[in-house]
Formats: sequence, C-alpha cells, structure tokens
Amino acid sequence: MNKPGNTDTRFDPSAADAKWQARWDAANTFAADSDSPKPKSYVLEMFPYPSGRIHMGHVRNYTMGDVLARYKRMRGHEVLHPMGWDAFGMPAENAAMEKGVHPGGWTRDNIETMKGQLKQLGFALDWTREFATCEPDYYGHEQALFLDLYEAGLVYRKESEVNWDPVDMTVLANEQVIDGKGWRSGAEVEKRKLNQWFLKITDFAEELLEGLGTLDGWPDKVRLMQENWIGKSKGLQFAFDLSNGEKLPVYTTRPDTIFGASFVAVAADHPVAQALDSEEAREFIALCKRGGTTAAELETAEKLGFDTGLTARHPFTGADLPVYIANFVLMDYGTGAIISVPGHDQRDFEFATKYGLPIPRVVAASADEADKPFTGEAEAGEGVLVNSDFLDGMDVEDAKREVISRIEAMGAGQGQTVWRLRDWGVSRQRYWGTPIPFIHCEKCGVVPVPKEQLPVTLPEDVDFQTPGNPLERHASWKHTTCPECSGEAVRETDTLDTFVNSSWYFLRFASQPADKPFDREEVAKWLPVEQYIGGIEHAILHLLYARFWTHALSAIGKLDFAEPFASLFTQGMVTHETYQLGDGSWLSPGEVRKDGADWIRIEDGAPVTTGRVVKMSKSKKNVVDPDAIIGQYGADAVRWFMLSDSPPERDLPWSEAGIEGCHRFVQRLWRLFAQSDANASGEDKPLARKTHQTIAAVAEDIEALSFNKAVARIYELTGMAEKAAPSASRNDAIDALLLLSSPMMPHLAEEAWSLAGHDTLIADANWPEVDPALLVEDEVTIAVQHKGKLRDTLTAPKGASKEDLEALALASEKVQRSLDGADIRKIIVVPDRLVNIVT
RNA sequence: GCGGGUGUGGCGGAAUGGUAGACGCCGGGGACUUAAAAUCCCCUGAUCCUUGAUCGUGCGGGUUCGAGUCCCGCCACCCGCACCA
Repeated sequence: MNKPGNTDTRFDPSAADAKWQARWDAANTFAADSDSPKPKSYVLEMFPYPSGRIHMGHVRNYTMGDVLARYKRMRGHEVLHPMGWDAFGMPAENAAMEKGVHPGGWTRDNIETMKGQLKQLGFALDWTREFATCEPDYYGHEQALFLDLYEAGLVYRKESEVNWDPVDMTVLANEQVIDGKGWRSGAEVEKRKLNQWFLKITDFAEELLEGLGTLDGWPDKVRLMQENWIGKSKGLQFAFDLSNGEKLPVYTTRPDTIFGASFVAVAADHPVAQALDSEEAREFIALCKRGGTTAAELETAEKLGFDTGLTARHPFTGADLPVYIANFVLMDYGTGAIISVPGHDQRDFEFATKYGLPIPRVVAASADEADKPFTGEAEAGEGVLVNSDFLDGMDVEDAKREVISRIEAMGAGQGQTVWRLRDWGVSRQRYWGTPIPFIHCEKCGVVPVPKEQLPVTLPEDVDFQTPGNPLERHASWKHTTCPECSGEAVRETDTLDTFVNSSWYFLRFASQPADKPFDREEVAKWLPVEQYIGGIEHAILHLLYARFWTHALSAIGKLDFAEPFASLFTQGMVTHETYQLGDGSWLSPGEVRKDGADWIRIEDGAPVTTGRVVKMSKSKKNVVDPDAIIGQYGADAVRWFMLSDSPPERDLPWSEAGIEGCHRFVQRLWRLFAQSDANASGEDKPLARKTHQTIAAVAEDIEALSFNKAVARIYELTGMAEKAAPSASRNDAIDALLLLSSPMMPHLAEEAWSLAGHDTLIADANWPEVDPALLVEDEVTIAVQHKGKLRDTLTAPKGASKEDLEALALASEKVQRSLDGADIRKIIVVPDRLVNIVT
C-alpha cells in the first residue's frame, strides 16, 4: 500500500460514483469477450419491464447479480453480465390511453430514465449488448423463431374458449388467471370463443418434467411448483356402455376402487349432457356455467347433480350405474367424465351423501374392517382391498395394476397418463407486442409470412381512444397481398404474449448477429446461464416458458442444450413498514415521523398507526425511491444495504436507520484506509490470521450467495483492523478489505485503490490469495462442560492431546467447584473444541 | 383440502450435533466539543440470594455425555396449487 498521508477522511460518493462509472464506461471494462480463453460465466438477472423508474426490488436483484459478476471476474472468469428491456406490454398501452402518448415513445423514455438509474448504481454490466424487445431488430428475429416452430409443427391455431379480460380487452393464458380474475386488471374473467394461436408446450410435458430432475442448482420449491403445474397423473381410461347404446370414456387414477363405484358423472359441457333435450337439463347446464370460478366460490360450492336418466354398465359387476351431470366435473381434464367412488373420494362422498347414493367401502385398514362405516368423510389413503371380488386382499398399487390389465384384456380401455399442463395460448388482441407473422388469404387460408419479408413491423400511427385492438382498426396496416397467390389478403392482427419475448432473450444477449436470432456456436460459449436471479413470482410462468423454448429450439436443432438456466436463485422482496391515518388512508414514509412513542403526520400532527412490514407497493405508499437514497448516501451505501442483514432469499425490511448504518460503515471503511500509515512495518499475527480467514470465508459466502454473512465478516475484520496498531499486517488487512468489499462497494474500492497508488482498476484486480498456513490458529479456546453445561473456557495449544485437555479442564477452579467432589464417570474430549465431564 | 417453507433478544439475523445470540439496527451510559454534527469507549436475553447461579431458540415428548440443529406428535404464520377424478 502506498497512499498519500493527507488523504481526506471523508468519502464523497457524489464525486467518486460518477468518476468511476465514467472510467468503467471509457475502458469498456465489463464488455464480455466471447473469444477470451478464460473460463466463461454467464450471470443474469431477470430483465426489467420499463415501467418508468427503477424500484428497490430491482436494486436488490441487480446488486446481487453484480456482486457475483464482479467476484467471478476477480476469480479470473470472463463474465457475461448483460442488461436489456422487456419492453412490450400493456402498461404502455394504458399510458397511451390515459395520457395520449405513444406506447413506443413512452417505453423508450422510460428505458432512458431507468438506464440512467442503473448506471448510477455502478453495475458491472455489458451495455454493448443492450436491447429492447420492442424494437424490430429483436422482435423480427422472434417472428423468425416463431415460424421455425411453426414449420416444426409446434404452432397451431384453433378456435377455443379463452379467458377474456373485459377490462384489458384481451385474452389471458390460464397462468394469467388468478382466482378467476385477470392477473393484471383484477377483473372477473369471462369465457369467449376465439381463433387463437397456440404453442405445443404439451408435446414437451414429459421432457420438461424430467428436465427438472437435472436442475440441481434450482430451489426445490420452484422445481416442485413446476412439477405440480405440469401435473402428470397416471391412471386408467376406459369406456362404459351406456343404456342408450353409446360409449362413455372416463378417466380415473384409482382403478383399484372400481368395485366401489356407485355412479358416473359428466361435465355440464360434455356431449352426453349437451345431447339431452329436456328443459330441466338445459336449465341445470346453464346453472353450472353461471357458477363462479373464484377460490372462495369453489371452496364453498355445493355439489350439484342432474340425473340424466341414463345408466352405465359396470365392466366387472354388470350393475347399472346412474349417470349424472355434476357441477364439479371439468370438461378439460381427462375425458370430462368420471367414475365416482364415494367411499374413497371426498367430492364423490359429498355428492353421494346429498343424493342418497350408496357409499360402499372397498379399501380398509385390514381385511377384518371390511364393513367399517365411514365417519363423515371419504378415505383416500392406502390400505387393503375389500368387497372387491378378485381384488380382495390386494394392496392399492397391486389392485391398480390388476384392474388396468384386466380392462386392457377386455379391450375396454387402457392405462393412461394425463397432464394438467395445457398448450400455451399466445394470441393477444393488443397493439404493443410482436406481430404474429401470418397472413389470412381467402383462397390459400392461413399463410406464414416468408422469412425474407420479416420483420413484420408495427405501424406507428395508431390511436388508443377506442378500446380493442388498434391493429384491427388501422386504415391500411392489415391489408396486404397473399405470399402464395398474390391476391388480396389481411395480416394477422394478434400479437404474441409478452412471455414469448422473455423466453429467448438470454440467447440474444449471448449472440446477436444481424441476420438471424442467434449464432448457435456463439451461444454455446456462454449458455447455460451459470446463475440466474429473479423474483419467485416467475417460478412458473416465465421459467417454464423459457425452458420450453429452449427445449423446443434444441429439439429442432437450433441449440445444443435444452435447459437454459443451470442455477436459479429467487430473491426476497424489499419491504417497508406501512402508515395509515384513522380513516384508513395510506401515508408514505416521507409524510410521517416519530413523535415520542407515537407516529404522527408531519403536516398537521394527525395520529398515524404503523402497520405490517409488507412488500413496497404504490397502493400502500410504502415505497422508497432509489434515486433519492443514492443522492443522499451514494451508490455504495445502497448496495451495501441490499446485501446486509437479511439472507437474500428472505424479505429485506427497508429502514432509514438501516441505510444510515450502511452509510456509517462506508465512511468507517474509508477512514480506516485514509488514516492508515502506508510505511508501517512489523507483523501482527492474529490480524494476519483474521485477514486470511476472512478472505477464504467471504469467498465461500459469495459463492453460496450468502451476502449477509460476507458482509458480517467484513465488519469483523474491519473492527479488528481498526483496533490494531499500525503494522504491515494491518496494511495487508486494509488491502484485503478493499478487495473483498470491491464487488459490493465498487466506487469506494476504486477510489481507495487508486489513491493507494495502483494505476489499474480494482475491478480488474485478482481476488486475494489465501495463505493456508494462516488459516489455522495455534491456540484454541476449549469449552469445559459439566452436566451438559458450560462451566469454564480455557485456552490450549491447537492439537493438544486428549489427556492434556482433560488434565487442564480438571485443573480449573470453576470446574472443581461445579464438580464438588462428585465421582467422575466419564470424560468426553472433542479435540480443539471441548471437554465434557459426566458425573 | 393437497404440497412446501418458516418460527432464535426490542428488531434483521449468526451458529459442520459441541461456548446460543456472531454482525448490524434500536436503546442506555460516558468521552471529545462553547455547542452541534462527526467520531470514540462501555453496557444492552430473562430472573435471582448478582465474586456467582438458574432459566432461555413456538409447544409437548424422545435419542445423546451434549439438541436451535436429529426423531415423533402438536401449534402458529407465510407461500404455491386447488372440485385435476
């Protein structure tokens, strides 16, 4: 270390932040070189939607990725750490409607603002690869990929009942309907029939499920959520002979309970139900359709049925089972018809109870409980088969196999796998999205736009004063000629779901040729993403779609790997206390202050109640704007706060006191450096040890993404160095502290590094080497226990023998007092750790 | 209902089955200062008979020389899915 003696003892972020950000930019420090011989690391955070301003959630997400990216660089990796914009989507159109601005202009303005904010935070991003998905040089390639998938038979169009959001006037995917309401608008979703474009994600159901097993770097929670979403179930499909001579296929996962069947039920929109022409039947079907789909309604919905008068012949007993229309049977799962076994399925139990149908027992805990009555609910568990003819005595699994093989032998049905996953409807009746590259011709039908005519670009002159799709209303845009017959034709006016945009952006970051979406070899240099970081809210939608695109592109030979993200980390939210007036209205943190033990509104002293600490949201006004905080404390303090205290997967409660503390530490570390004596000499062994232990531990912590622990260790070493007398060891400790904290506080680290006489950037420095000899202590503290409780601690040389430790422990006065002459039965010695005396 | 997770001081949280509460925040006391800011030092789980001891990681059991950590049974809260046959 070589530092001028008169270094200012205050660190001024307002000068240093901009200075170093400009240096990194000028030197292209963080541009990733695909041809570098170094090992490659791709660190990616979920790219933001340009909603207007960066919020604290972004800051936390990108700070974590940044620390990892900078750390990897210091570890000699060539790091790809890009940033871009998920720039299509409805808020832009809402802004257009509300403020009369163009969605494109609004979006591009937001991008500029937010990019400036990200730059202020000093992220080590490769801005040369930046793109926005709303520009033709991105979405044009997306259209090409969509056509590739079409050629591979993975894109199709069909009329289907869709979830129509009456407020946003658009179609929603199943995944975008939450409790029967639109995920964005919150409006009650209606059913409509429309011609829709679909992606055949179901072709990959098995693959996507199996792939989860290879994703060791993913949280179990997310894998499980995806597994449940894909929803594989194995069972039996077989057909009943109906009394009207028709066949009725049903699906069941419990073929073992077939002898317990007491009725058959079909969905209201099942053909068997639709074919009934009585007035009562039509009324009942209408009643079912009206039934709400919200969680609360489903929970409390009474089981309702309508006896069709038809009967179904049991394949083994020959008994005639009544056929009902039931409101709890879903048309789009299995065959839309079920075989009902009330004894062993709760829904069937409720239904049978209501309509007085028999509830036979066919599974019991043991054979002698074959006639045990039910206690008010169905028993869905394991057991042994009873009252079931040839199945009696078998366990559930054997009985399933037996029934399936007998049904198969009879030719009445077969074992079958059913999935919960549906194909992905990607049509949106929206302007601000990727135009779907197809043309409708009266003569030739639906014709893909030839690739050489891509991109199909959005028209700029559109109006948003009328609801619905502006592309549909545009005077000229949709009128074109058919690529096949050259006759008059119209363009598809639907645009793609924005989840398509985010399903391949990570490929485009890795490789962006002008003439194609990506270069396969170039992509292979970087992918899969080594560490992907984002919010848990994307556990299913985005992550499943992105996996599907990668699997699909791999299947059609465009990629050499199927899974895009080797490791996934889902960070917690940034939360803040909430403030409310007596009338329930929310106040922002800036409007209130603490007055003694109470909280009041600054403006008029009105009493304020403090509420739960919840996710920052505009509606509860508990937001803190990053810009203001950066202006006040500088980027490093904000970054440090984002990493401190809370484990990254948990929520982080923002507090004024917390950021103050971080600011204090920034200054404290700076002061330690500024007030050090560069010419000091001499060794301080304990400090040197602590330094090397810290280097090793911080590296481990960062690799495990345990930033809060890394932060705590840096505090510890700082504290020890502050108290130590000047020495060469102390200067080494300060050097190490600058290096270790440089991924977290890069501006301070650069400033100090340059003042210390380095003419290179600390961003380009290597992670400090650990001296293994200094990792081990030569003296250790030994705990001495008696009766399982700590009685004394003593110091012993590292590696002392059991006998020595035993003797040392027994020599302790405190231990002797505790023993009080009792007989010693046993002494347990854990070397370098403890001695436990048992009496 | 099904599945998963989490419970440790006033708060955020540490702790390979081996000294519970590292580190930070808040709070209290003191130093420096004309004063303030900044900074520094000390204290800060509870209780008691306070040189010390007892209790203490949601609750109840268990395994162990030793349990926040492992096992069994509960409770509370959070998240996901949800008439999926």
